[in-house]
Amino acid sequence: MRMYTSEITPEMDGKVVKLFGWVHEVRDHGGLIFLVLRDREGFAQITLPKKVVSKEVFNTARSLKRESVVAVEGKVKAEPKAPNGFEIIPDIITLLNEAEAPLPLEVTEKVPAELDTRLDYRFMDLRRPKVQAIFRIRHQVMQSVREFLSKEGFIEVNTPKIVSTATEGGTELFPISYFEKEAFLNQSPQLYKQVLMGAGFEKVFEIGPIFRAEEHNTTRHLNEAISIDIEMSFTDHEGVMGVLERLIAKICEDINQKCSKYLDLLGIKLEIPELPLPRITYEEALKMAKSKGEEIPWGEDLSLQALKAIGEEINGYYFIVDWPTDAKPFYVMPHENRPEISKSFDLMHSWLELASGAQRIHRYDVLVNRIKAKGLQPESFGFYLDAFRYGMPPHAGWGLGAERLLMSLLDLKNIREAVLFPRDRQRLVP
RNA sequence: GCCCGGGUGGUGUAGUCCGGCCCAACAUGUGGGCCUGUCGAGCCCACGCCCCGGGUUCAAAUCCCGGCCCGGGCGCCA
Repeated sequence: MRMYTSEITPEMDGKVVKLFGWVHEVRDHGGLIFLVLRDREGFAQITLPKKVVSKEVFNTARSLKRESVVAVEGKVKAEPKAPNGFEIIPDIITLLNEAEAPLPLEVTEKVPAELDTRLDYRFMDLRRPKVQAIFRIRHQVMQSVREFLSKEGFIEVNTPKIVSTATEGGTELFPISYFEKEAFLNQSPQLYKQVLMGAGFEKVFEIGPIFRAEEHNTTRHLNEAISIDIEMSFTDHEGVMGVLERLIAKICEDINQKCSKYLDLLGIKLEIPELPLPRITYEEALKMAKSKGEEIPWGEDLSLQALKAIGEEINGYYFIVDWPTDAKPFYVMPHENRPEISKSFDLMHSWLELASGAQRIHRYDVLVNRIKAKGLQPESFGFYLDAFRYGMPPHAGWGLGAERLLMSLLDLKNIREAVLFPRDRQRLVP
């Protein structure tokens, strides 16, 4: 029966096991060969003393090329000199598929490769345990999101990614052809999740792709990203901020608990944030930035420099709340006593924006006026606006960028590292 | 889109400032050889590279122009 390398222990001395995997390295000492087999769980040393193993097996091992796929059947031997305290003395080595040489990059990490080269040969790059660790953790993040939100009473939904109009203006969309009509790839599930509040679901979440046709060229933007979105009825911005901060804490706990092996591999120490997370207002943020020499006029978005200045002051996760109404999309709810600021928030990690959300306007006439005030056409929001005419509850929600969350958790320098096959301004393949 | 810095064996770098000592160096790799305890194995031999297109010059990896691509920063954006 097949076993993973991680399942073998020195106590299994004498037991016959079968391993499948890749030839990570072959160290040929003449009369003794060490073959390092790698599978998705780790490594195992296959040891071939010339006088012990068959001539055939010995010669096979000697001729193996790195990264070839093999099956190894042999006896476990407890051996203090071997990594992890055991080695396998093989009876059979089957070459399942030979790899070509030379390799497009080093899986062994002896020689570094640039991110661009790594992405060109991503399948090979992903074989590196450290790279795989990122995606094991990403998997756990998604698991935790689903588990946590489900427990909180949210149901998972899927909304269309091919849409007829822009969601909220602002960003550029990718046009596509939809039979005889023009259509776009959706930039956000915003309008649909709000409509689902009108449908009476009360609590929904979606994990899905969003597409932005912005020609940005940075280490923190993608043209295709995964957004974790929630929308919740009969609550306000404070209510959904609570959900968000509890989710972040839960993710950190789960990762610490279930992915310690991968965190160690990446050299990451994850601190579980204390709740509630700090909240600063937009106006306080302006002051903090100004005290560090970054002056931003009221009403404008915070520049990266300003955010970096603030990030130096506040460690870890925090909220910036009460953004100028005009700096946010048309659907955000203004404060009753000060309509120039809104019931909106961004979740930050140091200088990086991870999520943004708000209480939404739920009154039809107010919403139509806001759309007009933003210079948009109410007619192009027909299906959306209809939902507000026949009993739309008060509601709030947020969208959280999955890749940015990964960046903040794992201290990744480039957002592309958090995606298997990233899409950016230049990259459409692989 | 803008500004800066880059593009040299499969991979990662040195060399470019100040053209010739560069038929290009180092590491890793690949092929072969030696070697029974490696774990970045070691030692010996060999193989393999100047992004594309123009220009200047007796002479270009090196200088100039254009293009494409990459990195960092900015902008846009989340």
